[in-house]
Amino acid sequence: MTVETRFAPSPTGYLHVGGARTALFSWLYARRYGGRFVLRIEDTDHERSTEESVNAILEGMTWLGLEYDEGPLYQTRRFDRYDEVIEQLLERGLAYRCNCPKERLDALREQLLAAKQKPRYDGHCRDCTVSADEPHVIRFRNPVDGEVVFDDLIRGPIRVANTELDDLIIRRSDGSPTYNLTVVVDDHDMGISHVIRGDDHINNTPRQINLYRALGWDVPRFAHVPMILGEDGSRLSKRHGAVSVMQYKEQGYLPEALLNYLVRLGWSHGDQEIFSLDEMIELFDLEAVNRAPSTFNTAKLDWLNQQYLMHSEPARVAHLLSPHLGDLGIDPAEGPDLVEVVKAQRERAASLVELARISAFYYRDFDSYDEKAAKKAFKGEAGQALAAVRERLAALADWERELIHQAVSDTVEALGVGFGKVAMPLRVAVTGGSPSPDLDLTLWLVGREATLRRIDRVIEHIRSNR
RNA sequence: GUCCCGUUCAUCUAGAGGCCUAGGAUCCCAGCCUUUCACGCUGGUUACAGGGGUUCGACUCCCCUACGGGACGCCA
Repeated sequence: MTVETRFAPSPTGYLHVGGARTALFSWLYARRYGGRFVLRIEDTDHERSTEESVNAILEGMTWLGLEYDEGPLYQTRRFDRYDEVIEQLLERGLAYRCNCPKERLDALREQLLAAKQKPRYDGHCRDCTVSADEPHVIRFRNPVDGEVVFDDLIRGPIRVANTELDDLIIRRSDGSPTYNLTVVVDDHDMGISHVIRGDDHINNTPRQINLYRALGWDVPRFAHVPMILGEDGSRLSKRHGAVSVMQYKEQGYLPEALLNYLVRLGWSHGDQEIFSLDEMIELFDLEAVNRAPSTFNTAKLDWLNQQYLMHSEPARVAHLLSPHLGDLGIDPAEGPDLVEVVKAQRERAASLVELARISAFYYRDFDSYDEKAAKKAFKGEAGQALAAVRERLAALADWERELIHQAVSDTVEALGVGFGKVAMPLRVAVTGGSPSPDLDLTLWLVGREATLRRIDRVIEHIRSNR
């Protein structure tokens, strides 16, 4: 059986992490079984769909690297097809026109609720004759007996009695088709074999299956993935902070780190935590997807992002880091080789934004020192130590790591103090207290000119504070 | 309210009746490493929602309760 999956967002906002995970699962499943992955835009709601949202979703998919084999397909371009199907249903008596006024529907709803029942349409127009010329909607004639059973790939068997279902509207009074109809027609027409979607659709599935049956079509397999919850246990939303995929880009996460985090949210392969894209494709399966909803945890995402920062190709990290330095007003071309800086700093940051922040001192003098670090480093004989090491550094024939290291140890020896007495003030003088690697590497990257300038600044500072 | 789905450490999860005095990861804490901060390493605290069954034996199977989520729209 060929596998054909799809991701079918409605363009009413950006691509959020829940949708991204669903897309990832669908994409992985198709890739895993050598199938096809389709992107379909469900834009039948004129009121809420926007082109801006379409672009945002496309942008998110591209950034994550979830490339689709077909699409984006737009439902608004397929209205003729939906009409054709609706006509067919009408002709065969499987759908009917309904002109129940809103007031009647509202009253019915209230009445049922008061009677502690589930609000459902009562089928009032089932046997009426409503003219096509008067305002009306079209409803699907749902079976009244029996039950719908389907075997969810993630949940297992799910059964719902037809008495729980009512006659759903498949065409609005303005003539446009509704979701439950379009999704069935499209999934059928596109040959979708596996419908992978959020579990908020579980309740729609039996209705859709009834539609498939009425149309005489094969029913695809269904897999309903659980929701992602915010840190407080409620459904993930804007008030939980970043939910848009592109916000993660802005905050300095690598797409592969987000993907890795997302794939492990609800899915696992033994104890493995880190998965390359190839490994995900090779190992992913719906059977191993959890049934329970999971909570989004930024701390773990941060850890993963740092892992990717540390183990990715430094040149690639440098490339991605560059714009974040730009945000700080820094042009990485004016200063040490960014790739070298990345290699030196990357295990010290959880995101590109943080990496940029802690690496700024390589490119420009800082305005202030980290208070705690400065207090500790610039006390006692620090001024003399700095003056002594400055002299040696200034006299170096070449600005090489080994020579720099030698100059520092020579100073230590000459002064007859511990290494820290020289190294500490020197480090803080040059970095401002920012996290930094080995001292000689740090100085080498900062460069002789800036190093001496910053030492002088501290010496001056200490002198004037006397 | 009705229906559907779910419930293992704070969080993500392993676990398909004996391998479990419940394993891994993140977080947190302690120690080691160390010229800062990290990384790394070592160790530690913490969980089978509750109650009934079934079974020689239940985290695993069944039922009930509680709690959580979802659906109930001329939204998707």
